Amino acid sequence: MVEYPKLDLVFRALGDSTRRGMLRQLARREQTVSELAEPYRMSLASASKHVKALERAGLVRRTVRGRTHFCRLNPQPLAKADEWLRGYERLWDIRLARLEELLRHPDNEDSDR
Amino acid sequence: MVEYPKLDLVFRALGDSTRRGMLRQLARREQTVSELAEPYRMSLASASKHVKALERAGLVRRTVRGRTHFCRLNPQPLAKADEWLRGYERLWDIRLARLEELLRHPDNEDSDR
DNA sequence: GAGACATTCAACCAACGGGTTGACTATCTG
DNA sequence: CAGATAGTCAACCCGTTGGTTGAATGTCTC
Repeated sequence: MVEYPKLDLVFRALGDSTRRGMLRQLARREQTVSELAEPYRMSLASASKHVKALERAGLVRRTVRGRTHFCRLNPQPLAKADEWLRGYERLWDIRLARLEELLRHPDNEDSDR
Repeated sequence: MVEYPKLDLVFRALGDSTRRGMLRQLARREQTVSELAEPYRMSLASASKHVKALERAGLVRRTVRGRTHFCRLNPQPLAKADEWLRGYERLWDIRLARLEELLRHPDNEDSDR
């Protein structure tokens, strides 16, 4: 079951600041579900759902030891998402460069409007 | 109205393959709403909603000329999203390196399971 | 075994998303 | 002006999401 990351799930998982926060926590060290939930004003059940969303996206791996669930970040889908974004890197490089250029010499305005 | 990109909106906009497809089209050249809609088996109204979602996320800029709406990609939010992801670059670099290492010498397995 | 503890599950709710259709607005063209 | 064209808007449907609460499951500790 080496599911490789479905971009839809990954990006949607990232589209929520609670979950991005959890990832930030996990970037430091492995965390239990309770630890992940602690900073947020929501029920444990709700936080648990967020963790599951991250897990579905492949961003979190879970290890159960006794009654405790340890979560660690699996960065591969992040790399995958970044790979997708980098497909557009050229564009933002070029266009931001052009923008700067325009700001420096605001003569040639033909590319807008 | 120089709204700077809200990550929630950007990532959620990216979490749909139709919209990612539209961005891909827009990366080539400016496109009208109809042109953007054409490849998909859905009503124009539906496609129009997708375009609006991209617009809300700041990924698309629209210029109306007569009855026609021309859309162009605004790559800045993509750069912003990438910036966020790159905050984790270190992790996937390190951990994927470790993984490779493990695959080469599968002795030390303590970090899994 | 009795609690306490970590977590999930199930049911529920309100809001949102992605799709539809039909009507509407505005523009272009003969 | 009539009709076609580009696009949005509004209402609706249905599945998903993000939250809740209360009960259930499994484990640790005395």
